[in-house]
Amino acid sequence: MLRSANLKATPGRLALLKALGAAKEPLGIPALRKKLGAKEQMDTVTIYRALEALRTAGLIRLADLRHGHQDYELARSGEHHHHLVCEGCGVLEAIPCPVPGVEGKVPRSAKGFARLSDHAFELFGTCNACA
Amino acid sequence: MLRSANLKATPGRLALLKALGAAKEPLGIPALRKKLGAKEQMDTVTIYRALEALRTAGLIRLADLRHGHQDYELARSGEHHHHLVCEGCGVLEAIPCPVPGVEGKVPRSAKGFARLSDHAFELFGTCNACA
DNA sequence: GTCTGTGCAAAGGATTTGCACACCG
DNA sequence: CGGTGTGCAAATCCTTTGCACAGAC
Repeated sequence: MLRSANLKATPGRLALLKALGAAKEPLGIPALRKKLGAKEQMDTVTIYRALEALRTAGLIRLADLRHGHQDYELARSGEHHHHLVCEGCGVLEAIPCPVPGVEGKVPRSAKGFARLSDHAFELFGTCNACA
Repeated sequence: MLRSANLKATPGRLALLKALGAAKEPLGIPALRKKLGAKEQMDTVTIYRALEALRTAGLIRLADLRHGHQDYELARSGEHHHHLVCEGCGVLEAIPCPVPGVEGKVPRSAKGFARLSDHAFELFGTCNACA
């Protein structure tokens, strides 16, 4: 998986992919560190750089849930979804992508772009508990 | 406009709304300060708080263009759009919202939410110049 | 006058950069 | 071995918080 993306298969990257694969929600850097085993711990800087490499390679996706930082999740093929976020408590709920086929398809109206690599779609509201 | 949102009409808030209204693109805090006239300058903290108040009131919207900070734009009624962002140089292009009617409508599949207040939708790719 | 809004100072996080060393292929 | 990846230290930037004062209604 890593090699096919021209990335070296280091223990740190493998641990990150494993952690993200086991997670049901997008994870931020602090959450990721907790998920890592004691022997898999790595420097925060390294995590930033590793995640950036994985993201550029298309293995993981970035999500801004307005939690004050970036969250990451595995780019599972065939399970393309997004999130509904409670502005009160931050609770998440997954939702299917409402725009099937956005992937890689530049909108007709966009004249100045050569290609697409990613997109973000999040809904923000109030959960039943906070309402 | 401000009063109907139960907000006091202070010169700072008026200046911010004016600046955002004159802008063609979402603006971040530094960009906003430049837009403000010499006599309209205000503390950065005040800008954060004012924008947060305006956002909560629904007068402005928040956009994460992955520029490392938040950008704001006027919530013009009837001109609901989003953005295509170049990951190389940051150039923007506006696109119409591909999901008409998302506003306030909780997806049928979302059981745990009472209401929606906002949503984000951005496309990321490479512009012709960067390609 | 009262309550909201602002300025100033400072703290708290998130993210980035430079450089030397370690390790994958 | 050669080039990529990692750790450590430090810097930068964005954003939030506390408190006293000023201004809108």
